[in-house]
Amino acid sequence: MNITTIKDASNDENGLVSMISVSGGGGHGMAEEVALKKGPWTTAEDAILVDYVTNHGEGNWNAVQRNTWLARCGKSCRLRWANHLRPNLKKCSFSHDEEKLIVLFHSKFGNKWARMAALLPGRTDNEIKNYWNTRVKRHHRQGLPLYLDVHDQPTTPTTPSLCVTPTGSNTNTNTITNFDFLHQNHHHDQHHDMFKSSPVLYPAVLESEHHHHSPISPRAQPSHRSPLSSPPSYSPHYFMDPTPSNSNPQLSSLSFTFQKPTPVPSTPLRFKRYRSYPNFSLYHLPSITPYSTSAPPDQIADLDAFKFPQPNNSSFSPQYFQTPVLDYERMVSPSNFVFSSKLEHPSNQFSQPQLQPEVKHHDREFNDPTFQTSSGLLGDLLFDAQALASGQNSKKRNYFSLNQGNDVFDGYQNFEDCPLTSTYWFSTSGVNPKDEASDLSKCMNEDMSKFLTVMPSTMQGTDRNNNSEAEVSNVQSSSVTTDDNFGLDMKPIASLFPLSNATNHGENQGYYYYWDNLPGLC
DNA sequence: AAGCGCAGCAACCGCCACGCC
DNA sequence: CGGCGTGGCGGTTGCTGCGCT
Repeated sequence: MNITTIKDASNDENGLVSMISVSGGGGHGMAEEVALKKGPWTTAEDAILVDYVTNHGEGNWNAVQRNTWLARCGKSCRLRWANHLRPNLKKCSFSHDEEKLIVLFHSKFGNKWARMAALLPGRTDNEIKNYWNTRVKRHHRQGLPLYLDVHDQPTTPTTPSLCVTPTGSNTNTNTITNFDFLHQNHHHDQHHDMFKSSPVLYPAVLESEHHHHSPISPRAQPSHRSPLSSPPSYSPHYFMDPTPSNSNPQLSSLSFTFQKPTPVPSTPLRFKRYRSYPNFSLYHLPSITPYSTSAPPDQIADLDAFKFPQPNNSSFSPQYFQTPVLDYERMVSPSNFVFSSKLEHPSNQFSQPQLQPEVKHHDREFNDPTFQTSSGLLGDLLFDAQALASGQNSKKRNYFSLNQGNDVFDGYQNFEDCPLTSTYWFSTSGVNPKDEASDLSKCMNEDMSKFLTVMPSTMQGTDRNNNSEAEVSNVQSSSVTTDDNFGLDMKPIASLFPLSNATNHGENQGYYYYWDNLPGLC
């Protein structure tokens, strides 16, 4: 059937009517004129669509037009249903927490609105997209970085860290995470990301090496309609700004508790285009990256686009990399250090979440690397990784000490000193711990494993001294991402989940770390 | 009061993945 | 295996309301 728009004309309502020629598949030249309405939906149309979907279920959207008098194309029906009529849609503005999550997700997924929507119950990809686009415009106009605040000076933490603190409080609430976006300092990353994540360019920001704070003009102040408009606490500008917030516990961390969405059989989450993320759910945070020693060669054959230069004298060794097994086409090869060339366009802008407990930040400054790259996102990754490899880094880096109760977990290098509660595991020994943890790995979900796909290059660091190796060990590492820019720093993550001596299989023999006993997992 | 800019939102469009034949 | 229909996704556009000048 061929549908050809013949004309558009204003109809007697708000929308337009597209007169289309619908040619039958028989090719007999029979053509019936069907006027498909465009523009805003009326309540009557909504009622028809709701009734139809109620009786027939979702899908087969073109049948709606055929079986009702609704003069809307299938796409329009689907969109209307998905964005406005389906059950469990939230109609309210984004909450502060949701906004933060969107920022986080965008830093990880890029413009994958549907995936974000899948993680934000009751939200649609369209509204997330709209929110983000508005944010982009606003930040562009104000000269603010998308992920970082212009206040974010080198004295602020650079350490990406994930705090996943299950805090489920009742049986109907699963948990999740404490994401803290405040502690980011990937300036050049942010620039890359801004260019990658949006067609809009940001010359003003790029030109600003110092990220001067751009006062928001009265006119630029969000209107009352904006969910971002209630300064200061409700402004992304504010919450992304760690400088003042450090004195404000409410802004220095954030705990999210999510209502587990009620399954809607008729509206399954679909990941048609992202089948490698079929089960990603925050409710599963954190889960773990299983170990794999290798991937089928044919699966990694096309990953040669970005090979990592490996310094010979570095403690940085491929053996410290382990590979998530679940998605071979999105991996860091442990054998040849190959990064997938299928990076999605945004973001090495790691707006890293952080742990809920109080986190103190300290600066560490490192030397300048010589490694340069022009590849933007990947360049950042390589840049960071190279810096790690060489023990150098031009950026100011930070580490943190974590106060959790009476315990203080200081830095990243003392895993074995931390009291163990449970687990992340990996190996630097070549011994495949996968089998040992097969049960555990069953609980892992793929996406979170991506979150935890990292460069544990410094985890050899049992050295607490200030020699060069220790220095490397203290570098927070770069977040190396695979395809989906899921890359978190292992050390901060691991630091946040103290480990056991029992899991230390000895220096140079690898460590197996475990997170377990975390409520709400698996 | 009018014009303008902005934010928010809804909807459309093109591309493309997928399943079926 | 290729064509076709369907539906999902991301990019984009247009409309509306509000606040400011």
